[in-house]
Order: sequence, then C-alpha cells, then structure tokens
Amino acid sequence: MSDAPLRPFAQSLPMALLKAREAVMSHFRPILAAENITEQQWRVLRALADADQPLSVSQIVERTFLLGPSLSRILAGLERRGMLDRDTASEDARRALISANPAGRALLAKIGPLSEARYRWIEERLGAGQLDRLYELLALVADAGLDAGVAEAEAEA
Amino acid sequence: MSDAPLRPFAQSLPMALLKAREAVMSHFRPILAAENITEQQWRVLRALADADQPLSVSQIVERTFLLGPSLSRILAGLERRGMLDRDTASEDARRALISANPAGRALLAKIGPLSEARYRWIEERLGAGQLDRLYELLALVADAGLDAGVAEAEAEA
DNA sequence: TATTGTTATACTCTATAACTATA
DNA sequence: TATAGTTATAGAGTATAACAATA
Repeated sequence: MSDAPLRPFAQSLPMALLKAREAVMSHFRPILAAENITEQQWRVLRALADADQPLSVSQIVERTFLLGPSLSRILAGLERRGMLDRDTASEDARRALISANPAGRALLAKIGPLSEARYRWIEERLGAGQLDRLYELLALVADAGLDAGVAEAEAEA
Repeated sequence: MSDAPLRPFAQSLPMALLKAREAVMSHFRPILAAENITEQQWRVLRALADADQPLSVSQIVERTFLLGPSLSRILAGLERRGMLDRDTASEDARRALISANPAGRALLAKIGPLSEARYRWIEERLGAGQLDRLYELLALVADAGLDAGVAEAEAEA
C-alpha cells in the first residue's frame, strides 16, 4: 500500500460519476416530484417496464441496486397508489410476481417522454458516438468492480 | 415530445452511472463502515483535504452535492468526533471556516491509501488512457446538464 | 436447513420552511 | 433587505437482524 497522496477530490472516480449523475438527475427530479414519485420508485417502475415479464422481488433488487427491506416498502408504497399488480408464482409460493398494472404503465407513459427529451439533449451535446463510448467505459468500470470483488473473495480463501 | 418507447432500463444513463458508482463504492463502503464514517462524511473530509484552505459551509455544499441542512448535521457529527476545526472569517462573522484538524487528517491518511488501491485496480483494468477518456466524457455530461439548466431558465424568461 | 420476502429498529439523508445572526 | 448558516420537521432510504412462510 503506497503513501501517495490522495488524488484531487475533483478527480475521484466516484465523485465524477456522482457529479455527472447529478447533472442529469437534477433536471429530472422536479418531474418526478410533480408526480409525487421518488427516484427509487421510478427506478422500480423502469425496471418493471423494461422486463417484458413480471419480476420477483429479488430480481428487482438486482436490477435497481436497492436493498430488500427498502424495496419491500417501496413496493408497498407503489401498491398503495395502485401502480402494481402482485401475484404468486405457481411453482413456488414464496416467490412474488410483480408487474406494472395499467395505472403504473400510464405513469411510465406520461413521464417517459420527458426523460427521453432530457436524454436527447445530452446526446446532441455529446454526439451518439461519444455517448456509446461512455456506456462502454461505464460497463468496463462496473465489470472491474465486480472482478475486484471476486479477487478479494479469492484472497480471503 | 415524441412517443418513442423508453430506452431499455439497462441503457438509461443515470442507471449506468449509478451501476458504475456502485461497483466502485461497494468495495469501499466496508472500509468506511469499519471506521464508523458515512459516505457523506467521507465526501466532506475529501473536499476539505483537497482544498488547501479552510472552506465555508457553502463551498462544501457546492463541492459535495449535499444540501445545507444535511451538511450542518454532517459537520456537527464530524465535530463531535473531533475531526474538524471551525473558525469564523475575520471579514464576515457570518462565514464559518471549516478545516480538517490533525485527527481528521489522520483519518484521511488512514483511509486514503485504501481508496487509492481500489482506484489503481480499476485503472489497471481500463488503462490510464481509457480512464482519462472516461473523465472527459463524464465532464461533458456534467456540463451538458448545466447547459440544459441554463436553456430551461431562458425558455421560462 | 435453505430460500423468499417482510417486519423491526436505529440511524442517516433529503427536502422545504422557518429562524438567527450578521451584513 | 439580503446572505450565511442552523434548527425544525416530515418523509424516505440504508443497513442489519429477526422473523414467517415455503421449499
């Protein structure tokens, strides 16, 4: 472990990722607030919309980076607002099957285009090529993080 | 506003940014937890370490993306743990001057190298060139977000 | 016994408004 | 009056453990 000084905060990778995300989300959050929906609730709805099949609670956890207990309450909130359908898997009664119902899909259809407009703004500024490149690099970082986890697990073994 | 369907959730830019950040932070959070320090407290300490001068509360707000009320409590927590010095600016008694004291700098020195090690792991996987490219693109996104804000403000005027 | 999901609990952060002190 | 910062308050998420139901 070296004693090199910490790189400048502005060049911290987590901070750069956070800053970019804030820049995108800061314009989107008011839209969500106007619909009385939190960022996390939106993440759940997006995950459900993206899947063409109902998802189990564990699957939503994986796709949204939320914790199980948090998700249970977020789902309860969305159900209270009548946005979700919940069934039980026929093969395994432990597994819940969550999907966006018509009201949930209507909300997605209402907010989605506003999200797209924001996205296109950024795409125009960067160009499609650079945006694709960004996605590649972000995926590499995500994978490097996972690899690191594996390396640590092996080091402990 | 077009009716194009939402892009796949996995390709949502905020989600890709979040995923990459999670990959990096998930290995770093246990280190912070072991020192009994939250991610936000760490962000504040890093911002203070990065500045070579004491920072006002507003300056820390700008650099950490925390809200004023949140920061007030985070600072109180760090002060309770004896990590910070607080003075009052001589020219303006409203302005506080916050800096990391020796205990705070010791914590930075302890945790910093662990953070650097994680960073180097990712740099090895991506190569320095690609990492630099990633920073450029993230900065472009951050700026595009700010531009969008300006454009909206002008549209309202 | 292991897995899926919920409930319990304590803490932290977010977000807005109201407030104090200084300018 | 405006600005810097804190306090108040309500709501939501994080994190860990304990639990119920099912496998």
